[in-house]
Amino acid sequence: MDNIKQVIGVKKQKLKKLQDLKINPYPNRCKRTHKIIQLLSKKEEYIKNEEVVTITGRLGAMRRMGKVGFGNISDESGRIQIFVKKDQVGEENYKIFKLFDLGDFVQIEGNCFNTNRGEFSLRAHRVKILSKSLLPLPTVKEKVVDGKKKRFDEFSDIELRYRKRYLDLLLNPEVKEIFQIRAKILQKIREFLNSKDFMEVETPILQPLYGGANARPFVTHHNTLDIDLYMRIALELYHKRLIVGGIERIFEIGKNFRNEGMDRSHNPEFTMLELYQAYADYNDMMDITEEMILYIAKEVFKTDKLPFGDKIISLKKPWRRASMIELIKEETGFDASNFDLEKIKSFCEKHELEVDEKSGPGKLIEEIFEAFVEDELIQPTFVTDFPKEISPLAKEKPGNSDLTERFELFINGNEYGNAFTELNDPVDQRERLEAQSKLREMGDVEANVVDEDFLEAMEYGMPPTGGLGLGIDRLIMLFTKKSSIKEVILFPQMKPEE
RNA sequence: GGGCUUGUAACUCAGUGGUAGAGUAUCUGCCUUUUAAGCAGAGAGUCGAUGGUUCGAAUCCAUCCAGGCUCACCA
Repeated sequence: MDNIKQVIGVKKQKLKKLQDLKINPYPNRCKRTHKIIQLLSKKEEYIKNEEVVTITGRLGAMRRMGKVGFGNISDESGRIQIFVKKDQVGEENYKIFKLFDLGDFVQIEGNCFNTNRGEFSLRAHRVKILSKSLLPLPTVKEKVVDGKKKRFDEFSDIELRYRKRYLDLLLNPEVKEIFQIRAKILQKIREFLNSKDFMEVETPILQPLYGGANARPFVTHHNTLDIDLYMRIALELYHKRLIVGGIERIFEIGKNFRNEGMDRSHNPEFTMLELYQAYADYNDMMDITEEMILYIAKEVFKTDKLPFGDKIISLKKPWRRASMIELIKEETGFDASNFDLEKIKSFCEKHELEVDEKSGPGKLIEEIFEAFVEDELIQPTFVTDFPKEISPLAKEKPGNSDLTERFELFINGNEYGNAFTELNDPVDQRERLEAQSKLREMGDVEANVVDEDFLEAMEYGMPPTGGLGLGIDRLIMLFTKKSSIKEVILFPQMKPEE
């Protein structure tokens, strides 16, 4: 018999022994008078008044010696040592205690005291099983060396951590902190936007047509309607319909689904914040982005600086605003402002950038930007005025038909958001979507599709509008200093195990 | 998809051609203030999978599976 089966067998035997003692290993009721943190925060008081308290939690380490035993009990709030003495709890209760395994949920009634070694502990008067575990938890031990906790046999296999996130959360306390921060940031975003009179909305995830971004969708099928539906790749087109409908400020925090590769900054489903504001433009979107991220930093982290290795990122306003063309010129000396296809191509070839014959000057300018500029943008920077060619939903820049009023936000070399003065000219919008559609026919699987229903909404009239999309997962990565998106998503997509 | 790299007990890892190892966990015994408890003993493995080379493979080779880093792709 292999090891794990043997361990499970032992645990099942113990469960049976409990049942033989007429003890329900999974009782319906339990009792808790105190969270562990309450005891820990007023140690002297609880020792002095000898109050009888009842705690519940999962059993961690066990140190048993003959007629006395120690164990650690953890609830969500903290961890405390328990001390179980045969003379104290009695024969019957001690028998139950001996049937406890690591990982079991238990209830301990007792009073607080300090052990000879000075550790604050709970002296058990009565013990009770709340839930028997049948699988052994990986064992992580820790020792305090020079005031620092040193871990042994850490549960550190990255693949296992993601596949069995519950174990990760249980065994690596810092993981929970990341998701607490995530929750807090989301809460602060909502707080901030609500204070600015933005209304939170929910729009369809299952869509008859998809749009609002360049990406391949997931396809699914509705049985009763007998039609294919797409999982949304962006929130944009439905939000604009709401702006048409007269709601002036809206936002949604929701999942997008893109059927593309996965790596440390891409998960097939990811969380986006999109917001739209009528009677506003991309300058307003820059203001609100700046203000919101600074608000998060101050509210959640009480700072306006993010240290990154030897760099310090300052979130103090104002952030730099510079056009893509300007930044390219700054980094490379190359002036692309005239959109001269031949000159741009020869620049690309000189620098060994791949040139797709189908690419226009706008697409190539973006490639030059990605190759030379992106990584240099450490301090928060709004990169503005994107080529129109690659911005089918953004409004043209007045006086320059090659450019649009669009920006992307870069911090520490990564992209965090995308925003524009939204295109609200229905004729222009139709032309641009049809141009995308042509790209599609030429084989660009990520080009937008023509959404007649959306175009019709545009034709009824949309006010001048600013729109913003922010990648929430990446924002969490920034604030928690994680380099993998899997660290900030509770259940990241994994390949199936063989 | 390319390059590099990892996969050995439930967990963390040694083991580079000659009988599968350690610590933790589990079990047995001793132990009434321990804390990575201790001491003594025991059980526990398809060495990621499949082929191949070899008298002999965890080890060498090939392919595949699942990770990680990195480059490419990708709003």
